[in-house]
Amino acid sequence: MSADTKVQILDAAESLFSEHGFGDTSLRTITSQAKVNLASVNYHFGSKKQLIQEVLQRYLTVFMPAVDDQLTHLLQKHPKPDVSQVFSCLVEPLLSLNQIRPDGTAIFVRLLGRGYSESQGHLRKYITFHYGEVLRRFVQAVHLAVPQLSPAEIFWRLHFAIGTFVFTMASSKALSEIALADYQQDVTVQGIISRLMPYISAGVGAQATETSVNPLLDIA
Amino acid sequence: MSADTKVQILDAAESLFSEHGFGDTSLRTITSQAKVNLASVNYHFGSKKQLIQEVLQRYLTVFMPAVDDQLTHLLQKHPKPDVSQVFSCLVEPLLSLNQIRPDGTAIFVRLLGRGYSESQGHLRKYITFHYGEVLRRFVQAVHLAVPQLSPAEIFWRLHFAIGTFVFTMASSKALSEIALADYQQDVTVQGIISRLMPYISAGVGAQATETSVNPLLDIA
DNA sequence: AACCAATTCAAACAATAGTTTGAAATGTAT
DNA sequence: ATACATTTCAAACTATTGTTTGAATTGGTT
Repeated sequence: MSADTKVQILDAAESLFSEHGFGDTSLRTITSQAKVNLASVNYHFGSKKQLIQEVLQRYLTVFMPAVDDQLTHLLQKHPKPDVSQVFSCLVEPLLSLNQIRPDGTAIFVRLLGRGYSESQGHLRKYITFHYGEVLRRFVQAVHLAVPQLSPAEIFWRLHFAIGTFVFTMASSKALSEIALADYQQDVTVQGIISRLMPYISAGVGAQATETSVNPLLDIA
Repeated sequence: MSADTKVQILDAAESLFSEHGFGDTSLRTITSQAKVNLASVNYHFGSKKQLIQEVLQRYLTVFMPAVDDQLTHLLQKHPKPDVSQVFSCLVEPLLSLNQIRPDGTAIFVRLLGRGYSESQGHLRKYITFHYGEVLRRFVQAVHLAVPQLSPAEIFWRLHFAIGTFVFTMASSKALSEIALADYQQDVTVQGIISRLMPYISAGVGAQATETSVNPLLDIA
């Protein structure tokens, strides 16, 4: 069964990639966990690079259209949404990934984190190229929520938000362990997302200090 | 001159590490850029791991005490500071790194970003171990600024802030290029920091939604 | 059952990694 | 200037990486 081998490789790869990163996960580790032959990766995927791509693709093809739907529903209900409403368009699509694959949400967001920080812009370009329309609609929705911000400011705020999200998720395992040890908190991905939302919403919606040149003057 | 060789290695290493990450920078690349022999890294530093540590140490020994001083001055002036005042304690120490080494600020924050996302918690532990007292004072200052937040909530907010900061800086090169192309913005590290501050301050100071279990309910 | 394509497999390959070695060179103190 | 310790250097070593190869096996079709 060839499909089985492919799926087993993808399953093993996504779990290992999300935990140790792309560079630090060897094909031998993947194939031994997937219980398939080493050469089958190159046979079925061509190269490690393409394997990484397909691992991400499997999630993006589900996630991105789901976000698009959420945006459509939100905007026809609330032509003038607020920031938290716009960002909440990401929540349900994210959590729905848990139904596709066990722990799918956590795996996907960690993969995103790895992809953004390890692949030196490759993932960003890939997403921009394949899902540019969804991104534009999202940015447009944010613009509706904070019309007082300039497009440039929104650009920065959005990447701050991506950073918050992606970094938190990439280190979610370590953070969860600390939270359990220090605060007796049992943390789920869902819990982290619900804690993230107020932070991101407030951050993106914060009043801009566009004109200032010297950051020291802003604060003192 | 042995000191020269050591310094040349450190200088080349920090620049390459910050740009391509620790794993993707080989000792051969470092030594060829530093114009020294390959073996001199192991001779002077013992191993690549220790080289990475010393690269970070060179900045941390300057940065951390500077933050500590800022906190001292802030708290004796404002026993009840606000969030932006607390976070602004990081700004001057960060910018002062530019006086130690050309582009020092950018290099340091990118190294931090790499260290946090690539070293699977090693850097976090290292900083906690060697500068735990400064960290505690910072957390305490944040607590003074947002006393309504529980310690656990502050823990999460702080790591959100670290994530925002570190991720943004790690991708600052790419982001700056996009900003220049799309918005004709000439971006400096200082400029990014000044844009970050309102976002982080608002995010950390946001009203908590501690009790909720279902994140979907928070937003809808 | 025979045939052909698809897949699996063990083995080897080429490239790169960090590290070690021992001789050569340099510097320093007597 | 001699003797000693420090530093540099080219080369080799060991391990790991992604990839390729060609034979063996499997699967489906006639």
